[in-house]
Amino acid sequence: MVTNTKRAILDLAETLLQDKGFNGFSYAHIASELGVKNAAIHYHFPTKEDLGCAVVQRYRDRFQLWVNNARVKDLSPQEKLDWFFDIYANMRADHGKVCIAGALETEFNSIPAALRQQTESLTGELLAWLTSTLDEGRTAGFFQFNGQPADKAALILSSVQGALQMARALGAEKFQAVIQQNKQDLLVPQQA
Amino acid sequence: MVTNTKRAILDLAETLLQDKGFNGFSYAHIASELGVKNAAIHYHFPTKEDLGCAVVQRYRDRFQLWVNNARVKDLSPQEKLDWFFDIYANMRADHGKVCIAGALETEFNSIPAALRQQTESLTGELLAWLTSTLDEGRTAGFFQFNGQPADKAALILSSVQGALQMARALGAEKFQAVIQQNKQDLLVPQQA
DNA sequence: TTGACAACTTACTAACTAGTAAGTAAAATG
DNA sequence: CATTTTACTTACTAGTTAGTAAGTTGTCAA
Repeated sequence: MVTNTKRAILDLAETLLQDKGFNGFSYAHIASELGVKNAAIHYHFPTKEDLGCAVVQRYRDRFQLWVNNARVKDLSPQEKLDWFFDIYANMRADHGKVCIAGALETEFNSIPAALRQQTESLTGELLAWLTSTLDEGRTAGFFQFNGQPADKAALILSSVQGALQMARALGAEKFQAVIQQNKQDLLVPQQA
Repeated sequence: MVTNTKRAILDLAETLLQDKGFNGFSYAHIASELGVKNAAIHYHFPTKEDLGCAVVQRYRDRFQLWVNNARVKDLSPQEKLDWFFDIYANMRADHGKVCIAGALETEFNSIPAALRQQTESLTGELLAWLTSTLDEGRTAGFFQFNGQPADKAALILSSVQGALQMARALGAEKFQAVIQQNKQDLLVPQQA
């Protein structure tokens, strides 16, 4: 059973992580915003490492739940990709959040070991799903690209991750440009 | 005239920024590593904001110097792009550093205002050069891609930025995969 | 030789950091 | 009804943070 406070802490920590990075927020920030004392956070998450891991674990669970849900599973490859891009578009729209994976990878060498492990798992899972979606789509003739699906997936994932970051400096149009270009680069030419 | 200490501070701050992020290092880290007191750093860079700005400014100057140098200017578009990719490959090889722009964009909402401005300028300059290189290469028939050069440039830049981050979680092969895929996606087909 | 300046060190501070130990009030349990 | 457990608060600590004021030393120019 997850209490209201515990969920509120996770929600806010996730937002802060995507807004300011893992080293950019403190227990004091969370406590004052939620109107509790910082020992209350330590009660639910003894260390900041625990809190960070719980945030990423919940994010991973949410992604797997969606991916295995019929609402996504039964989509066409193009619709699946659109759904995936929309996740990132919603982050951009929500106060310019960036991808959790990208944020943690940037701070990789200054975060606790268990959180690094969570980051690896998350990134691996995102990449695996994207790889199989691209593979499926190319086999079915909806996408066209050279090389391995895993490599194309790495390009697309790293570009949307990077695009959310770039949009902070240069504006949301740059994010849209990257999405559009990714789609265009997958287009099957209408005739030779 | 730049003293040895001042340059050493800038060098180390740049390394730390690319390794741990702006919020991931302190004046004390730099001081102890260089064998000076932390007031020595404040002497050269009164605030951390000043230090961060100086690091990015020097990085920007270095990039403009190279870009306007004949050694790069006289290269073919493909060679220019290879040179650009090599900058990032060298970062990856150098203890898995990430791009300064990406690191600062991730922490964008928890860094000082002047540093945000520097980040904007840097990203804009990288993107402008890449855009004109892609434009030149397509016009000359060396590259092939759909859409605007600026959009393709945004995709490529955000992907290499993201790839350096992803490589921390999933290994250097992922970085190489993104570079290879980017090159392949620009390839002019040998025959229709 | 003197004086100014550059490049520091010594010694400090106020604010913030994650984390802890002990106490409390209310709810669940037996 | 008694007791245990949950979900906190109060009150604290040791360490770290960026930043400062005042003093020291060596170099260089007049």
